[in-house]
Amino acid sequence: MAENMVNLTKNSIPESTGVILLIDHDAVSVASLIPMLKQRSHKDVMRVNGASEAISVIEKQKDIGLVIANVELSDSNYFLTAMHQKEIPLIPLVNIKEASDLLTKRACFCLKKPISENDINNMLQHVVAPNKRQELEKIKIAEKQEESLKQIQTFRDHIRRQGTSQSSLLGRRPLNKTFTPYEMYLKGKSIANVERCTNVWTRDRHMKFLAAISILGEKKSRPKAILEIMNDSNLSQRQVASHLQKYKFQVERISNTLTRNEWKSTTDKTFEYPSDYVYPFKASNLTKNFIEYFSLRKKKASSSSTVQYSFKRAVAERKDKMPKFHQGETSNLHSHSLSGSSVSASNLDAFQKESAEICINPNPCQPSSYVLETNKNPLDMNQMGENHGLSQDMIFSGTESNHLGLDSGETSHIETPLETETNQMDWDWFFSDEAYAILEDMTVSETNRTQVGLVSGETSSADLENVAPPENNTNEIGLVPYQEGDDIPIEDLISFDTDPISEMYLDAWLENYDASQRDAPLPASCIGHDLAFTLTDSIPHDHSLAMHLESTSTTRNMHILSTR
DNA sequence: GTAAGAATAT
DNA sequence: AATATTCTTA
Repeated sequence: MAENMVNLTKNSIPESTGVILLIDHDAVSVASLIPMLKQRSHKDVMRVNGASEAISVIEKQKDIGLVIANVELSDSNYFLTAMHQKEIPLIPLVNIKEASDLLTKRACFCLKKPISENDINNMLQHVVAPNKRQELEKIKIAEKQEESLKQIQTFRDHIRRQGTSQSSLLGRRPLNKTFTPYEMYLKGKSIANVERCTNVWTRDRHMKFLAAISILGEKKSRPKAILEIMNDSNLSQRQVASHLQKYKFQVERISNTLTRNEWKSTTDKTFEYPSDYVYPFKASNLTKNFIEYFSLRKKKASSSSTVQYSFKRAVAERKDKMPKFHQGETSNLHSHSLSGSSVSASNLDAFQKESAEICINPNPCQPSSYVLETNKNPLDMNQMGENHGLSQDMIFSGTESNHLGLDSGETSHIETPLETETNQMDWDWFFSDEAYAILEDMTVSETNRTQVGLVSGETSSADLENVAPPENNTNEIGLVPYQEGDDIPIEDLISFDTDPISEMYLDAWLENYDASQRDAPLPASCIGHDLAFTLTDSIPHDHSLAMHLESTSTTRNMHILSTR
């Protein structure tokens, strides 16, 4: 008998669960089984030919942890009796046709020939880690669903990932859940603590970082220059470099997401961009940075007078590096009313061409100056009914004066020259408390559903709704609240910042799809394409999100780009 | 020698 | 995952 006992594993890890005893007279199946067992279980494997040998081995060897038995039918009764007193897991190894053998009744798991590696895995998980059984079942189910479920899962994961990464990239806090006031309190407390103690890149630091990048542009955004603008003595150049490295990775990831179908990479690393596609990164990035910065500044100023922001001066000293603000002739936002119509371009072709130009470099590192610099085409609001996504852009329109200023009144004004030379701009004023007060006021009124637009004319923001465009040349800074169903900047869509409900409903929708249409795979046309989800109604009261393939110029309510 | 970027370590 | 450190390169 000893000669039949084969210890096949030399480097196996001995465990308290003991060795595996394999009873099988079929040399062929043994040859394939033993290596699999050895590899997967990391246990010694003994092999005997028949039931009688096995029993004597079991009597002598104490540490048998598992018996895999292929015994003759005539022996099975005898063998079972002998095994009866032992508490050793028994796996019958049977041919498919004789699967109803007695042995199988005692067994918790049954191996059927021919045996695959998967069978071994499953068996080991059942026997060695039976608590993982449920998980295993799930996996098996998922495997059967193949592409459709995988697709959904990847997609869902992707959305989840983006929920944080996107918003943090843009310096926002993701609002994907609602919290009770107490939870909010705890959250705020912990965040505050974290930021004070451990976190180097606090929110306001990151905002300054983003602002610096907005100012410098992608190419000039080097750690040293960024730090100079940030003027933060608590930061080292290395730290900025590290953060920049991370930021660039994030940007690249987003870029890859957007690239998939509609962006064509060319050799010179520029991108062609379909003219009817809405450029996702708007000048509002810059605007947002400013506003964020301003509100932070306000908070700091009110809470502790010791913290001084030197950003203002640093920027002022770098007037020449500020982005150039070009402007359209008669652009205004008056017909971009609050009742849903969007800004249109009278010269559609020109605008579309420009859109393509704008999008040459789809990089959030440098959205602002591109948009602003190319935003010089004559626009008017005569054409209604067509969305061009322009509403999210910062629009500067013409005036005779050569300085940037705000009038504090019922509404605010910014007067800009037709071609703003940065060195002529009154940046000091722009960063003054007065300007801040105005901006801050605006942000308070509409929180995160607003964009800042600069409109020409002297209308008040209330007038934006219905008043005819004025004839004079002064410019006005006004708020353009998001309208339900309006085009929304891509960054908002991805992080669902603007509408926390959307994510919930999307999730519910996906769950629903998962459960009820498990057998219905995604349309083949969807797989491998970007998916666009459009709310059937402006507000998803039910779970009926319609799914559209590909983002088109007509479906722009909600673009959710999936990776795969 | 400095600065930046990539890669790696914590 | 975020940040720091080390290694390379210019």
